[in-house]
Amino acid sequence: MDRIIMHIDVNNAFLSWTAIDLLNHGNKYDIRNSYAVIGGDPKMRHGIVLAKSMPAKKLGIVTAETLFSAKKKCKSLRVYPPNYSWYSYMSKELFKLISKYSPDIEIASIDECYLDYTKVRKLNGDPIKFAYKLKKEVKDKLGFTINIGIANNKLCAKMASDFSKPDKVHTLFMNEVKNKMWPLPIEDLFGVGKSSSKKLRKLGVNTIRDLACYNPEKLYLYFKNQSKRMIDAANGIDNTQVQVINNIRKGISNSITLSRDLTDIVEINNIVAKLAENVASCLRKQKQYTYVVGVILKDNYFKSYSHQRKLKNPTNITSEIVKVAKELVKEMWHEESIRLIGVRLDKLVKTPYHQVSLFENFDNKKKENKLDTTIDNLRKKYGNNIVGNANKVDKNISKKY
DNA sequence: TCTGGGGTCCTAGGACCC
DNA sequence: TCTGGGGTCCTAGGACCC
Repeated sequence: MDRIIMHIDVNNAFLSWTAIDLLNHGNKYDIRNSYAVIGGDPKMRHGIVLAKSMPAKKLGIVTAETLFSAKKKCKSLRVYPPNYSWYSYMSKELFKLISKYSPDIEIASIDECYLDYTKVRKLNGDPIKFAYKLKKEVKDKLGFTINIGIANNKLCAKMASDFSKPDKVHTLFMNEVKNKMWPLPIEDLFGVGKSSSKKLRKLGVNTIRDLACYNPEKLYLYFKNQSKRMIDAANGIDNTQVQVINNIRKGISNSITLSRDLTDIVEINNIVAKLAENVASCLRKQKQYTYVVGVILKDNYFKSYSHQRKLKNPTNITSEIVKVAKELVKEMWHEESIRLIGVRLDKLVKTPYHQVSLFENFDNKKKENKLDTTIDNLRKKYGNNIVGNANKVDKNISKKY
């Protein structure tokens, strides 16, 4: 029997959710109907569009463009700051509501998920009717609109939910792929980004149809092992399963674009320490340990580079992670101006498997553990900024730098 | 006042071992 | 004095997604 997969996507998620927040707080009008975007503060060098309203979209404003450029397109554009904790709350409410109908949902990001409808079809009836009902329920109960794509696999469901917006249900079953998907430009295919589409256009591949019918051996010369996946996608073929267990994180990172470039090793190290503390704390919250510590730098020419190191034994101790991160900075930084700093933990594990070393100081380790736990508890109680590290980094680094 | 932040996955090359 | 590959682990970098 054919699978029935749905992809559920919130329309202009951040903007819709901020609109609701503002209405809840007595705002007179709905910013979804005006020229509005969610964006960061350009003075802090966070000035890009994170989400836009439909009217703003009609003027050609796109996600990730600079606010500077967006304002050129619309003189009366209003910019609202993001509120991530509110977004996270709205996101959870949405997934809770959807889970009532099926436990088989895969959370793909803060504002989208896949639902495997195959097993609950008997219970919930015709998929299209169900989708309209679900869309209405979300609108009535939570106050925002969603798009739902219905198909025989995840890829086509994802493509379908993107067709026309907002507040729509679309299908893209296997027998509809040629009519509905093939005419689209190659950039619209999920998994084909800027770099691949540029290469494909050069090869004369302009539409999804062109890719679907392209000679596989020839494509292999340009895309190697990616080529099969690409041609399959263009033909609407995707056998990946809806993965319910999506809460096992493979890595944790924290990065910040500084409000001014840094050229001082002490300042750079202070930021690194703060970022490392944050990721370490997050790691402990998830009761995990890390094998790999990495540092990412971006210079003022926007060139990014990274170094990472695998540890002998996994750790969750702040001081150990900070130490490695600082060593990595030392080996990779050559006095260039730094625009962005990031710290990343990879190869996370649940158990602190330990190779016993003769030279290890267990008493010291116990002390460090206790210190971290104390700090975590203080943070839980009084908020993240209550405890500064020994380097006396400013409470809110993004405010100072 | 130009250009965010958090992820996952893949690849290529070098080291190292047999 | 000529000179193998296969396998695995590790690192750096890039592509892609929201």
